[in-house]
Amino acid sequence: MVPQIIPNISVDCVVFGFDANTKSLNVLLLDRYLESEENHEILVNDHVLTGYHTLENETIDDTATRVLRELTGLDNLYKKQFKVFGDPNRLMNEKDLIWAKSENFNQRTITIAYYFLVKTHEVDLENNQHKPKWFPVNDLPELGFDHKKVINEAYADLKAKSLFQPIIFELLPDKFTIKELQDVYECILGVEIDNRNFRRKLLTKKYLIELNEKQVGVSKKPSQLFMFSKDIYQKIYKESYLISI
Amino acid sequence: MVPQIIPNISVDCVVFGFDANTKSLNVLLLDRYLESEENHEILVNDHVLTGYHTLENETIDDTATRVLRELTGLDNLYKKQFKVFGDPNRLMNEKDLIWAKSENFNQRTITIAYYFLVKTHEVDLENNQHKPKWFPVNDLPELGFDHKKVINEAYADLKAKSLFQPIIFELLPDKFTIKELQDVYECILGVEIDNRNFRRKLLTKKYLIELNEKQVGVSKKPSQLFMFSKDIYQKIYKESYLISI
DNA sequence: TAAAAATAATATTAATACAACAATAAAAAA
DNA sequence: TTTTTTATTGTTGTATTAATATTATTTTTA
Repeated sequence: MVPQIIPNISVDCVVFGFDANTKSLNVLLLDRYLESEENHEILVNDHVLTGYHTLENETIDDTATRVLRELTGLDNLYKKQFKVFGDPNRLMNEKDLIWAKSENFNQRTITIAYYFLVKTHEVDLENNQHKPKWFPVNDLPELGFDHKKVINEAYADLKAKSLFQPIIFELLPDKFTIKELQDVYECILGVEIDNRNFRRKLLTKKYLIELNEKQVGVSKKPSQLFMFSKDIYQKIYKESYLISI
Repeated sequence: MVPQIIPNISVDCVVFGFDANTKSLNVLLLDRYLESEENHEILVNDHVLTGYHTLENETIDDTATRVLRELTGLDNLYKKQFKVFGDPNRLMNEKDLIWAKSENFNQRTITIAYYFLVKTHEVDLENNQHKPKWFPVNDLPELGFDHKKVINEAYADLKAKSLFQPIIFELLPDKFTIKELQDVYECILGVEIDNRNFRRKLLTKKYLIELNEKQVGVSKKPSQLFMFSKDIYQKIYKESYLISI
């Protein structure tokens, strides 16, 4: 028995990953490509987020988890449902209409948008049938539907959330250096941070565990590796009531 | 021509108001009442949030605005779309099933939840055909569907947001005292705040305009009235990049 | 008119956190 | 051994917060 899809409700997933080499926050996108049958003219050639319709008898969260597992093979990722996009005219540009026609989307669909944080090195793009690719969030290619807007809203939410929730560790390997942590903050927030002040502040945190290991295979002084302890974080976490307006 | 509703997509609205007398954050709820036709046995008698289905050709935001206008007569309210509730089993308790049957809800509906901030004194409950009533958010009555969960998630979001966005002024009259402002913060955050420190901190803010007016009709030393200038706030607003984890 | 009652309004200090700044140490590579 | 590269460390001034009690102003009451 094939599970029924709900035709007017879908989930779109913004997958964020951090590239330590280019120091860039990236988004995972799929190609959207269509040729005409007659003369092989290229009708649509741009990119989209990954998404799918919700199935009957499946929670929206489950839809998002399923889509991500199918795309990346990964489970247990940080996931945030951040906004619904339901403008009746959200599929109104020319390419979207051509695409919708070829795919038999003809009714109004609202989409529930999630973002995911993944450790880039854990995603295997080579052996992936969907051929997703990473693109810098600050230099996105041409995108279908309202997906540029969706990505930018996800990014804004991530930015705000990163300031007071320890979600940034989801983007780093299990073992990381203080400098790498700073790189991610600088990249996401788009600001420069004084290394001395940052280091001093973070080194006081009990939830950063200093390992008995240093970097290997680097052509310089290798730096100290740390890991993040979610357990300790949650134990010492205190809700802040500091009014900052 | 009657506008078509989208049968499986609805909007639910959590309306927050602050009662200065009881110093309570309240939620506006509707009665849900049903008798059996045979013996007038009471089948359902509890409360629900206000909500309605989205119409074709209407954005989700417009649905929420429309529902609120119909309920309160008010427009231009602070509005936040904060979460989608789409569990296939969200209408699974006995009373919900009886109700759904009587109203011909028989398919899975997902609801997009908003919260609104209103100035309690601007809402006229007397001449309102829907007979909404205020209930303290910390002492809610029996609620239908998953509405208790919806309210609690709205409250959590409001709490977090009130710390770094000037949304609290939406709950106060245009002219207010520093003490009233403190009352709202204490009530929403559920903490006590030292009046001396709070007052000193807030009095330095340029966006709080001291009026040439004091309270009238109070049996005590009348206190100074202030207003909030959104314009000034936005001019002097600086994005914070302070990492607080 | 004076006293009482109630709440508004205000100051100081110690502790903590932040911002701004440059020099030294350690390891690998040449 | 020297060079190169990056990791690592400290100080000081400023701002913010937290913790504390008293005085001032107005209405009400006697």
